[in-house]
Amino acid sequence: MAATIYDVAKKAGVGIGTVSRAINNSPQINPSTKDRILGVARELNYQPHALAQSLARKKTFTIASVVPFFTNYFFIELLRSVQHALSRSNYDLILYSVDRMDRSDTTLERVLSERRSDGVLIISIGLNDAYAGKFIAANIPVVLIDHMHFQIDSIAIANREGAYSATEHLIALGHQRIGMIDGHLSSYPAILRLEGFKKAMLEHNLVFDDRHLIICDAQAGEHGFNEVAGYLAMKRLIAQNDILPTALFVASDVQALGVMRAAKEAGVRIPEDIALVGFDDIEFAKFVGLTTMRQPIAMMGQMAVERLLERIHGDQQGDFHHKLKAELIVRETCGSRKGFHVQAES
Amino acid sequence: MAATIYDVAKKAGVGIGTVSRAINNSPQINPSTKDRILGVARELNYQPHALAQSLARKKTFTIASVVPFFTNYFFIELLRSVQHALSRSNYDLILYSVDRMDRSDTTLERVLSERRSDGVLIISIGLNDAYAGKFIAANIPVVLIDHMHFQIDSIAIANREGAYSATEHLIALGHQRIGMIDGHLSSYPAILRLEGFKKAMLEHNLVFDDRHLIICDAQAGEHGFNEVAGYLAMKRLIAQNDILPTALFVASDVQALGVMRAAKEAGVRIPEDIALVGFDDIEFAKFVGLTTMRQPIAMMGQMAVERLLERIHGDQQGDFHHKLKAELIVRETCGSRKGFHVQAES
DNA sequence: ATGAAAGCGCTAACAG
DNA sequence: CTGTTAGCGCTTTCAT
Repeated sequence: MAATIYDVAKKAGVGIGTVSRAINNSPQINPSTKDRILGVARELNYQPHALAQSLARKKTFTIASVVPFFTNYFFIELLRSVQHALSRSNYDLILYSVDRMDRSDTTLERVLSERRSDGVLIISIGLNDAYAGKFIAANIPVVLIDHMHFQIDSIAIANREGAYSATEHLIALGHQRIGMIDGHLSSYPAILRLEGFKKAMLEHNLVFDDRHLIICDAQAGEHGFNEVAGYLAMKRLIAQNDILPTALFVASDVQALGVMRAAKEAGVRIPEDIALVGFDDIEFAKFVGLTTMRQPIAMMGQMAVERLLERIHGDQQGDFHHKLKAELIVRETCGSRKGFHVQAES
Repeated sequence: MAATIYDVAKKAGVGIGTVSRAINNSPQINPSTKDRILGVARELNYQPHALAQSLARKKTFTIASVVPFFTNYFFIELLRSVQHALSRSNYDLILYSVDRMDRSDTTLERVLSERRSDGVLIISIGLNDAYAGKFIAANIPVVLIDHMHFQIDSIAIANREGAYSATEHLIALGHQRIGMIDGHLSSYPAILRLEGFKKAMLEHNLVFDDRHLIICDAQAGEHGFNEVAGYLAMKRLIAQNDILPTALFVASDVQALGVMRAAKEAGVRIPEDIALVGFDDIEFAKFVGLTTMRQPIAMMGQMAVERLLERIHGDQQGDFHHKLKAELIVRETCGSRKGFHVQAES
């Protein structure tokens, strides 16, 4: 068995309280006895038992993350940044996965009841009022990433505005017949991105053909934010239209990857036949030259962690709903449509 | 505050021991009092405190995973399958990240000392004898994924054989001037894949130009298994050779993605000018039509979890070093080189 | 079958 | 400054 605090105390000839003070460097201890105790502790290779500490302190030094595992690379990059931000603290990260979007309740219930964590990060998952209330009642800090709830801290992207910018970019390039491929509308970002798209079209006096808007199916508890859904959507778009849009706003990069694959198969050239702008700027977007709206993913993860830790330490009060702006990253999938541009302005 | 076992006991008019028996459905309890207690527990919304249970039982019901966060999508897909396999048990997953391959020790030390977990999964990270010994001494089950140690259970891919098959595929297609792009040789799989490549070349009486073998640099604690490293390697290959190989075995898919990008920039066509076979079969390989060696990643994660749980439950004894075979997945990056094939056989 | 009591390993309040 | 003691919330003998 590993050494306990009693072993150290006995061998150092002191009480366990003093050992506790020594290892937690309390000020109320004689430096010399502290040194001696620390020496003995090292000899015995003593390591405090994290769980026992947690129980006594009523503080676990772990934070829980609830993630939809793993339908979209967006989550992963977020998780990476969370882990990175956390690595500078001494908090551990425990992962609660939800396998189906429509069954996040059981996972949240588990997080709540196990009480293994001092705070929780909920990624891309909606929180209903009931659960928001439970977390508040249990007095456990939560920050939502990529989602919102009026009573809970959150950090998200300005989806509507981002979609607006993406669409506007296409319009500025001279496109008039613009379509969109979106995730399922059970997804909060999907709704907002559609709104932004419509708003941009409207404000520029452009109408769009309903058949040029494809909403991916939600299945198996997902929201259609994956490559295959994008692929299927593009095939549908091509099949059901004799006249295709000249440009497409795709609600996520992974979907855009699928769109590109379907386009290639169908002999539809990008950007010559159809210009494409995605959303997210996942790592692979760069590799395929996808023009997209960049979410500052690393920043989101970091800010979320910082805010959560502040909350845990009781430093912050008041609601915090941070909205980060997406940034247009121009690469190759829109080509350069100067001709169209001029034409549009004439 | 949440209800404790004392609250339930008092309200039900029994001792805490009896409550404990009720919720842990011990056989030594009168069914009717059990029902009554369970009723009260529900009323009070009582949930046992996981940490207190852990401390008393000397069992945490969590497993630790040590992952190199996150230089390669391979890890992520592995983690996903681990999480999936675990979701059917009642174990939680805690994530210990190692940010630099060369500093995994501090992370392992932490895993060891915190004693938060009943078992640990170490992914793509080498374990030296000292740490292997520590885990054994601490009597905590470990399974290594994508690595080996003679004293520790492991599950890995047959890297040498996989590389051999990949190379052989190229040879069968008629290629003779074959190069390789590998990760840094501080990586265990990188070494084995190189061996497999050389073996295949040797056995088919093919010599390869040293300048056609590019070893990616290891930097920032990585092993060069990333897109940028592949990109750089390909640029180097092109720059330092007036006569390029006609085929390339790339040690990982992410690197192959970089290779493809560099090739495109340089006007080198794939597969026309250079055929490509990768390794891993990450999700994106399919999307870009990359011919590659498929690692049964999901299977590896699942088997690792199963084995670890068995170990934890004390069911299994004896060493377990499982090697899974990689499978050739033919897609488009090798074209079809019938002409070459015939020529080679003539 | 059930209650009482002794831990699990540690922290923190309380005396000195 | 330091030792003692009472928890933290639960499991598990040990009696009864």
